[in-house]
Amino acid sequence: MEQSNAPKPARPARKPHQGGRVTMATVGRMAGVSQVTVSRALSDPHKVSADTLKRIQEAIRATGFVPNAIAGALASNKSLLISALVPAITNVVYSSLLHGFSKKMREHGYQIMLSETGFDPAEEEATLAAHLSRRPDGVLLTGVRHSPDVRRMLLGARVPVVEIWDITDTPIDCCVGFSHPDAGRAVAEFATASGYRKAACVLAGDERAQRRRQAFTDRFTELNGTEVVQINHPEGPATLARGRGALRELIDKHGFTEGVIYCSSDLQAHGVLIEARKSGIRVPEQLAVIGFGDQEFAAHTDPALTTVHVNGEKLGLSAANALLARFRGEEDLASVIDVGFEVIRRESA
Amino acid sequence: MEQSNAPKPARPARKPHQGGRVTMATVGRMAGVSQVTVSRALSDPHKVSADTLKRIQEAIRATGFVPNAIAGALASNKSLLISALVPAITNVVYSSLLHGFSKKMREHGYQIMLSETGFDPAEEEATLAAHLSRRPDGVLLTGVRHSPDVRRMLLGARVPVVEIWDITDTPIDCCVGFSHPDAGRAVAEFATASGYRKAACVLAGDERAQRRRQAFTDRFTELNGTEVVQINHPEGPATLARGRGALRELIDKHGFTEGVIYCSSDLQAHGVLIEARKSGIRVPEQLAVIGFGDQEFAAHTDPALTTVHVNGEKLGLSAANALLARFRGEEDLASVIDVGFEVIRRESA
DNA sequence: TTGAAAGCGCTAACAC
DNA sequence: GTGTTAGCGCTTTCAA
Repeated sequence: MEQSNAPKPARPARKPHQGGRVTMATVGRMAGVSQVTVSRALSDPHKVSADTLKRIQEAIRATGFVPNAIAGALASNKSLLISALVPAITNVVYSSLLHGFSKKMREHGYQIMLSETGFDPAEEEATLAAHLSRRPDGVLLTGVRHSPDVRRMLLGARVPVVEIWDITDTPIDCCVGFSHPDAGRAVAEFATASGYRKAACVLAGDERAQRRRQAFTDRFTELNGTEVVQINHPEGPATLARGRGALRELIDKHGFTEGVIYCSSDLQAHGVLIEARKSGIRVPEQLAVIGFGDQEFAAHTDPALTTVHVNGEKLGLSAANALLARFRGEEDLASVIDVGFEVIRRESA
Repeated sequence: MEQSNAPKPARPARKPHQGGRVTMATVGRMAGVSQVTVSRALSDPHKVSADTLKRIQEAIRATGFVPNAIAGALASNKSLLISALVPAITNVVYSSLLHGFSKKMREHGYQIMLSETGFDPAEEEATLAAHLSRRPDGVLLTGVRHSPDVRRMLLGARVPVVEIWDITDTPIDCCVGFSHPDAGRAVAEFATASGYRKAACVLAGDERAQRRRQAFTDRFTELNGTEVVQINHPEGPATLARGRGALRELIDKHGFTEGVIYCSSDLQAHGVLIEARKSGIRVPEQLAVIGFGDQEFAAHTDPALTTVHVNGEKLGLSAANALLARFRGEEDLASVIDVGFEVIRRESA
C-alpha cells in the first residue's frame, strides 16, 4: 500500500461559483497561454510578444471577457476607487465641483464612490466608515470641520485626503478652497465702497455660510458703525422661496427699505430680486442685492446679480490634481491651496 | 535521508504587503478565536456566543480594524456596489433622482459608483465597461436608448439593470419613468383647453426633450391647425440665458407676440419670463409660458410658472425598490413602471 | 518572453 | 458555537 505522507486528496470545501464566468484563465486557455500572460497583455501589452498579444485579444473578444477589478484590487492593494462625500448633490455648488473632480479622476482610471452627508457630522462619519471598508485610494471631503473620529479613521487608513470648498491651516492631509471669512469681509468692503451704509444678511445654509455672514457683519459694522439686520434660516436648503420670504420679512418686520442685502446664495438673492420687483422696489436704487456663488443664471437675472464668483470646476480639478500628485508620491506637496474668489459687480449692487 | 515526496517547503513567491494592516486574523488572534469567528461575529453576531462576541468587539476597537470589503466582495461575489450613469449631475433633474435613489440604496448597505455620460453614447459605453469591471450588483442607466454594445455588455454581465426617466416596452431589464410623448401631448391639450391657438417651442437638451417637443407640436397642430414655431438649441444645457435669448428670437425673428411658449425646462421658461418682463410683455395676457420639471423655484417666479411636474425623488426611490426586489430574487417583477407626470397650472399659462 | 507559485483578506461549506 | 479547508480572480515575485 502506498505511503500516504503525500498531501491528502483535497476535499471540496466549497462549491465553485455558478458556471460560465470568464476569467483570465479562460482567455489564456483559449489563446494557448497561461493566465499570467493574459494579465500582462492587459496591463503591459509591450511585455508580451506581438503574436501572443493578438491571440489574447482575439480570445478576449470571442469570450467577452471583462477583467475583474475586485480581484485586481485585492491582489494589488489598489482599488482605483475614490471616495467622495458632499453635503448635497442637488446643490449646484457641490455638483459642479464634483463634475470637474470626477472628470479628471476618471481620465486617470479612477471611479468615484459618491455619498451625501446632508450637512450631518454623524452621517459623514457613518458614510466614511462604509466607504473606507471599500479601500478607496483617495478621499474627498467637503469642508474642513470634521469629527475627531473622522480624522482618526482617515489617519488610520493612511489614505490621501483632500478637503475642499474651504481652507484651514490644519488640514487632515491637504485642502483646496478659499477663505469664507475673507469672502464675507470682501463683500462688506465692496458694499461700503459702493456707498451703502445700511445692510442686511439673508442666510440659509451651512456653517461656511455662517462664517461668511459673520465676517460680513463684523466688517460692515466696523466700517459703517451700523448694525446689520439678520434673517437666518440655518436649517434646510437655500431656495428662491426663502429669498422672497426674507425680503418680505425685512420690509414688514424690520422696516428695511434702503441699503444692501447680502445673501448666502445666488438663489436666495434671486428670490429677493423677484420679490422686490413684485413689491415695486427698485434695485439697486432703493435696495441693493448681492448674492454668492455666481451660478449660471446670476448674469441673466433682471437686474443682473452682483455676486461672489468661485470657480467650482477649477476647484474640483485642483482637488483631483492634489490627489493625483499624492498617488505619484511626489514630495513637497502644498497642503493648502487657496483658489480665491472674486466679487463680480453687475447691476444689482 | 528523508524521502521527499512530501510537499516542498514553500518558497515565498511574494513579499507580504507593507506591515501593520489589521485583518480579521489579527483581531481573532487578539480575541483568542479563529479568523472565521471574527467574520461571523460581524455578519451574524447571534451565531457567536455572547462572550466571544464581546472579546471580538473589544479587539476590533483596540486594533481599529476596518473590514476589507474588497476581499469580501471577491469571496462572496457580491460587491454591494451600484453603478449609476447619468448625463450630468449638475442638472437638478438628475441629481434629485440620484438623491432618492442613493438614499434608499445606502440604507440597504449599497454604495453608489457614479459617472457622468454627458449625453454621449460613446462615453456611456466606455464608462459602463469601466464600471462593470468593478462588478456592481446593479446598474442604473438614464434613458432607454442605449447602444447595442451597452445592451450586450449588460446582458453578458447578468446584472440587474434599471433604466430611468423614460419608459419603453423593451427595457434591458426594467425601467421606471414616464412617457415623454404623452407629456408633450398633455401640454398641447392643456394649452389648447386654455384657449391658446398659437404656439412656440423652446428647446435645449437631450433626445427626450426632443420627443416631448415633437409630440407637443404634432398634437397642437392637430388640434388647432396652426404651425408651431420652433427655437432649437439641441447642443448644451438648458439655461436661463438661453430662455431669454429664445424669447428675443421669437419676437425679433418670428414676430411671435401672442400665444403659448412651451419650454423644454423650467430654467428656460424662467428666462422667458424674465425677458418678457424686461420687454414689457405681460404674462400670461399677451404671452403664456409653460415649463417642464417643476423645479423648486417654479412656484416662486413672478408670475408663478405653469409647468409639468415629475416626482424625481419618488422616481429614484422606485428605481431603488426595483433593484432591491431583483436582489431578493422576487418573481413576477414589473418591468415597466410608469410614475406619470402632472401638468401644474399656476399663473404663467 | 513566458510560466509556476504564493498570497491578497475575506466567505462558503462542512466537520466536530 | 467554533474551526478547518478551499477558493474567489487577480498581481507579484522569482525562475527559466
